Amino acid sequence: MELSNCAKIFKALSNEQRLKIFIMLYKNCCAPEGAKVGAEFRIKNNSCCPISGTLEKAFTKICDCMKLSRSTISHHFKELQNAGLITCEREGQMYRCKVNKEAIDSIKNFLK
Amino acid sequence: MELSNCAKIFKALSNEQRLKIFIMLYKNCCAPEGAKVGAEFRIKNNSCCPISGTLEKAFTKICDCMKLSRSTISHHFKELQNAGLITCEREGQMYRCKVNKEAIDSIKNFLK
DNA sequence: GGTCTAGTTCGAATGTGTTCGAACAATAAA
DNA sequence: TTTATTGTTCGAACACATTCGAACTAGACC
Repeated sequence: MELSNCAKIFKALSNEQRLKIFIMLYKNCCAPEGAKVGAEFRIKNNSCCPISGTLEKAFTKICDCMKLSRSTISHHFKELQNAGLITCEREGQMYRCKVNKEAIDSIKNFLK
Repeated sequence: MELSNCAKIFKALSNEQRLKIFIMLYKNCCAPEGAKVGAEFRIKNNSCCPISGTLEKAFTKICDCMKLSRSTISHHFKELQNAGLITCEREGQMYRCKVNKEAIDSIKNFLK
């Protein structure tokens, strides 16, 4: 993996609020079965992953547990997408969000 | 590991120049035997690790292969230290530098 | 059609990072 | 003791990030 790509991923995770968002997506979408999730990351209703590895209504859920304006959260989602860490798609009012495990793996492998 | 500590480490690695510096220290100090090092990271003279895991004259060597002023490089070293990624000590004119493997491991474990 | 909900885009304010050169301190070398 | 080397600290310039509210778009619902 390119050095610049790696720096891009690290930059996306360098902001605490954005890292929190990412962890929430990660823990709710892609964490292995039984992985513990800290209370502060617990999403209201705890409804998770009707489609395997994909979080439905991700944006709304994240908004529910962050004290940031929706425009700011939208911005952070864009940054995470931009770094290739997540993929989002809208279908009507449905906002689906998926964590790219390959991106995580490439960070891990980077400093092998 | 605390979320804020993690963000701190990611922030330290989010700048491409600083990441380059870190990789150079890492590859020359702590990379397992036989690990390949890209040509762009090769330090002049290639003299490495007289003391196991510690790079002597780290600052000078990094300066040799970066197109940045010394004050800027000094700043980047400080940031890496601040994030707990490296430890540096001076003894006379000798600048010794060591990569903290635990910091690396904690990143890897963070997204387990 | 009107209205609500969900998310985006824009502009602005404020904060943080990156980089440099100059001046400095401490050690080594002459 | 002067001079060179090594790295730090300071101030300034500039770039980039974070955050917000307001205005907007698109679909859902009445």
